[in-house]
Amino acid sequence: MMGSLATQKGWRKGPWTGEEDKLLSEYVSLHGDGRWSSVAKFTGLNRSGKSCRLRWVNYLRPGLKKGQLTPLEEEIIIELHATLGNKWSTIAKYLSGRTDNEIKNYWRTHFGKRERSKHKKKLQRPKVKRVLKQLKHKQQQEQQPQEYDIKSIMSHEETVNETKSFETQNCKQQEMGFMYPTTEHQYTVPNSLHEGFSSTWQDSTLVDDDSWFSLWDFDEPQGFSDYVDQFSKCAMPNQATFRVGGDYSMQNDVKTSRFDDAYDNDLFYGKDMFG
DNA sequence: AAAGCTGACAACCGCAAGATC
DNA sequence: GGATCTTGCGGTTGTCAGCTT
Repeated sequence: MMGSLATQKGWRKGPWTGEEDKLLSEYVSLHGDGRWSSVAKFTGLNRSGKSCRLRWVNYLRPGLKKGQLTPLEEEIIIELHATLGNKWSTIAKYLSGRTDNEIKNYWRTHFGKRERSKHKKKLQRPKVKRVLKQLKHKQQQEQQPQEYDIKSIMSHEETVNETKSFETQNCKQQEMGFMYPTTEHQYTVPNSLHEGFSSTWQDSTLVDDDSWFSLWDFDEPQGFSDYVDQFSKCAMPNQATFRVGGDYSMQNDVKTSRFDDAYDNDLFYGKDMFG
């Protein structure tokens, strides 16, 4: 409908100029976003409302992150895509400052190809072992008490193909605290997590980003949402000690709703992301 | 150096759903 | 209640820069 209308009216197409961006930004600052069909009338822009909205949402809107997606954002996208499919706008809501278009494009050029190649699992598992070894080594060096049973975790990684018992046995028995190693080696989620999801995580990562993500068991389809579930249960506004584990089988029953609860309560993604 | 390839990104299109008349 | 308009979403295409051959 809009397309045919645009054609009839002879809307300008193609890349936006700086002047057009300025006009659109001025319009939004005066009238707010929305009413896109009125932009042409008020600004003289020869662009369809649809084009204006797209330009604003994907390029001009304040708070947008520029530049490459971080490895963490990449893993989040993989995980969410496994759960949600091609719900790009939904996925984008979980990544502050990223647009659905950006994620969609990134998926097509990166993850889609990777998924098709089916190399993902083979690539990740060795990294998990490597990172766990790093953590273990650091602990030994600093002679800190063990806060988690690394042997059982590694054992899990080695046998995950054969059994799913880790989640229901080891995790249930241990309250593993290693999932979020900060620079102090305390396994907590920093309070600043509330300020933004991806940037905070990057800042607090102990090991190199690329390796750290492998600590997540992304081979488990519910892995990420389980994290959210645990976080929503344990994290308090000013005390965000985070434990991982629990009864995964129970979580399976209501995985999606719990995930949404965490989202709705702003426990996980920052308070002003959806304002 | 030039042609071809690939990745990254911006933008367009068709469609569907909700809002408004 | 139906027609029309508006908005948003997902798929797709076009363009350009950097890399490879």
